[in-house]
Amino acid sequence: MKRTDASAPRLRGRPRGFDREAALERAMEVFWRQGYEGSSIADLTRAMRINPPSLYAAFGDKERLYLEALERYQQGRRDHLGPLLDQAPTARQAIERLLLEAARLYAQPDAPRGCMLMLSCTACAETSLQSQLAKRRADVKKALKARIERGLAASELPRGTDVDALADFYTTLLKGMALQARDGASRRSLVAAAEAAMRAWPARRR
Amino acid sequence: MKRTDASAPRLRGRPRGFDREAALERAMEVFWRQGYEGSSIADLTRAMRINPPSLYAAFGDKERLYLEALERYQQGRRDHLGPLLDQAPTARQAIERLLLEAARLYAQPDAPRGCMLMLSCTACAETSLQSQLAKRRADVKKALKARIERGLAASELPRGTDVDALADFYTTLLKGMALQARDGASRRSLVAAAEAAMRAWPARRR
DNA sequence: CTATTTATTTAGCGATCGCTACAAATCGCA
DNA sequence: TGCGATTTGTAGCGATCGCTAAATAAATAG
Repeated sequence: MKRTDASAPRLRGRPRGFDREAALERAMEVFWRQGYEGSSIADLTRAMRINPPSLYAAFGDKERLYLEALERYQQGRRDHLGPLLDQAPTARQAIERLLLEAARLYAQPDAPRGCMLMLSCTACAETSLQSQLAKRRADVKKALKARIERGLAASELPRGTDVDALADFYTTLLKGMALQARDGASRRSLVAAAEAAMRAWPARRR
Repeated sequence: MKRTDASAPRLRGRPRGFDREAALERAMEVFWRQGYEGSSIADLTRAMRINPPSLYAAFGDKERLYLEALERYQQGRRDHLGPLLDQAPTARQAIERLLLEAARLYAQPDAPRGCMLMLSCTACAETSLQSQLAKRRADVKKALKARIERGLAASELPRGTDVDALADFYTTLLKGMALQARDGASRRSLVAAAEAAMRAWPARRR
């Protein structure tokens, strides 16, 4: 029987001398702050505290490192925001809490401002990366749309509400908030924009 | 008396062999499509149909060429959207027309999608450029805020309306629309987002 | 021990980056 | 016709880009 135990694979050669997860975390922050094209291998290896060959051995190349860093970023966001969407009692409260939490996250003092996903490669020459990112951003809308549809099914919204347009609207606002944060907007001002956006929530038929 | 006539300065040396405005227009489109860092001098000279020395003689360096191209872009937008804001009968209609026109401009078929100003350098290593762009984007908010204040002075809005927050909200939406357009959103979907945002306009006290 | 495997450091590859020296070309003016 | 002024194309500068060959170090397997 072959050893497929994951806890102690006992690799053959010299063991890796750095913490892969910690290095990925540091790479994520560089990409988040400076974008894909703005981050050089030299920037990355300095932050990750490894030499180029170690980077390439562990992560492939710059694009794959970027995608893995982005995936790590998104995973953290999904773990945090997913339950927030699901567990809110109504669709309206779900969206509202999501926007308010985004306002907090985008203006956190100890992290790059704005959203790594939303602000990545918004105008860049790497067309393949650009389309991959557009797709991932589209997934955010899908999540919002699914939650709103649940609300519609529960009769929280007027019959015939254009759920797709509503999801598009709040996704648009999220993207705008990310850019506002990058431009230096305070959490307070992001919260105000989020609250204003909630006034656009469809009124219950009475 | 020195010659300071601008109409016929009659320069001494060999005359320029290309149309400076046309070259700037082409540079603008490259920057608009690919961003600052994503556009190389080789990309630019190819599009402008000139050689590097001509570029540097006529425009200074890459950053100054970029800023001049951006200024040209913004000038066109101001000439088009400024009257639209000023001449609308109410602040509400002014903002609504602005958003709808932005939806049209951001999804034009024969131009790069989205807004050159809003999508420039959203995550880049050039910090000086980044702060200059943030400032220019802040000017958009100022224009919106000024128009809304006019509406408030004309009693179109409830007394005590937070004009700054309202201007921030619609600026945020504009930024989001630019990003949505870059990600492939149709004009129709941008219009829907704009219309949803107008539902957040403060209701007249009754 | 030796052999094998993998990671590490050093050093530098070819390509491209933004930018410019240089000489030929083309203008106004004497 | 020559002279100074300015633009042109060519050709290439030093720096940095993403990435890797080569030698050494540190682990396991026999």
